[in-house]
Amino acid sequence: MTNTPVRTRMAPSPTGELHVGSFSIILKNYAFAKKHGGQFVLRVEDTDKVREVEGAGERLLNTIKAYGLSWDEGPDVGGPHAPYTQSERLDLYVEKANELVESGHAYHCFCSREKLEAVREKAREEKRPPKYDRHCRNLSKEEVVKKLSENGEFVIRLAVPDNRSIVYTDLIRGDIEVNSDIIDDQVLLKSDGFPTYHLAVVVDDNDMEISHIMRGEEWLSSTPKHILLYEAFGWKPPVFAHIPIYLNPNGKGKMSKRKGDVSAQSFLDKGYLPEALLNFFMILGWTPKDQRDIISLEEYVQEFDPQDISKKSVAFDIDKLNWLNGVYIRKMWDENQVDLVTRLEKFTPTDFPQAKLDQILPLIYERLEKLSDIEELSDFFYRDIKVDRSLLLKKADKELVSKQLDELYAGLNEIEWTTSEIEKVVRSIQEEHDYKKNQFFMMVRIAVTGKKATPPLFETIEVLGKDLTLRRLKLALT
RNA sequence: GGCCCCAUCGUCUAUCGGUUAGGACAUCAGGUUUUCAUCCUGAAAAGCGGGGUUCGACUCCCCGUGGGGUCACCA
Repeated sequence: MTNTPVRTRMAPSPTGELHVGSFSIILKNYAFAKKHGGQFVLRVEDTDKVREVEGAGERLLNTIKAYGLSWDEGPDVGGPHAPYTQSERLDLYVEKANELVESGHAYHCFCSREKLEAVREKAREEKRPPKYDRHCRNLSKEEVVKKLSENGEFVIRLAVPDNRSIVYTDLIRGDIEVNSDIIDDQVLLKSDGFPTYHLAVVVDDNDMEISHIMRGEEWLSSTPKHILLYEAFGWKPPVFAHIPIYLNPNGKGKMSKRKGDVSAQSFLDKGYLPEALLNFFMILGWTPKDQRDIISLEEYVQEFDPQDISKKSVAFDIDKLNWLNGVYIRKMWDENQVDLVTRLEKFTPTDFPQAKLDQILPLIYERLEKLSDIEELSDFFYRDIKVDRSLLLKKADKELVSKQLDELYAGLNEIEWTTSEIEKVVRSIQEEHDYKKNQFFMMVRIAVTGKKATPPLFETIEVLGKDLTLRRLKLALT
């Protein structure tokens, strides 16, 4: 426990959809800040003009909000360290880069991209690590001034010290040590005047007084560069925690687009509840002390500790997500049906008979795994069905089925349309002729719904209505 | 390939030197049920390999193996 206020941040870049892995990290940063009464900052890292996607920044923010998370400081809400969009902070980075040049921790580099590529290529051929050859590192002050005055393109690079041990502590992994010789003289300021990620994060995290950096494991190996930068500036580095990445559901390889949708928004669009998704992200790679699977955001904020995050990359277990979502849907049915109905709206087909929703929903809610399942589970109530003849005649010949259908028609035609009356009639027909239960009831089910799996038969028939039921009985074999 | 990280049931995990290695999802079987689902009960299922350290290792150390990450004027 420290006395410095806890401030965390997430800094997505607007180059596409927000990845579920990134979202999961947002959740952790959010929870940790809340747990310690600190602030969670959202910063947009739009320093790559080439890859930037129009509108992605706004969509990013909307997705996070759709999950029910919020930030204390950010591009839209402002804050004491505004602006929170890096492209609006360019002057700061240039100033800091120049500071580093002044102090000898960085230098101007005039090498062309072609030359750099050639150097890398050569290194690869010779099976050496592809590093910049430091051609410009020893340029004299005069040479630099001269080249700058010639208006040539340049970048500013970090002057990485030779053979130095860089040690830092990761909250999840403990002490990590690397030798500076493997670190490239990283570009800090690009020739277009924009900073690279490495310069920008360090400058901004320091400026915004970020106390804990929780980010994806893919940043683990560039952390030494950041440590070097903190040292060069004379700043105290924050606490680092590198969070394992998500693997594909089969446990092989980083979760990627090629294996299906990986954007945080897409799961919402598919009919997963934000609460269930949040819960899933919580327990993937972390378990509360009592090992329970169902945990609310409030509880998570209380109980989460980044030190307890699993060290290993974890498979994105869709089966578990599906189960969790079902649990949440059933829970919502028990606790707040109005809310369930509201959430379902987006996924309800336009031809769904709203007037019958109160009758249909009780029959299908516990079968919903995703909200979007509503269509498939209810369509026979309001759309024409197609009866598979071979299924209908699977356990009885045509004569028998035809007879059964006639008997049902006659019986049902007579009665008052209630579940109990329907049940009485259908059962008595079955008993009277001693029809095989599984044949008879399955035949009826298929005849009136076209499906092998449906909610309980008598309730279903009641909701279907007399007209539709009788018509389907009549048409079943045609 | 270099460097870094990691390693308990199929999956996510508990254990933190002494346990019949526990739980959840998935799977299978049984019960409830006319189907499916829900619900209940039960079963099968794990310490990557080899060396140490120790009276005793899943647990600590080393090597191997396997997996992952990273090596850009991308983040």
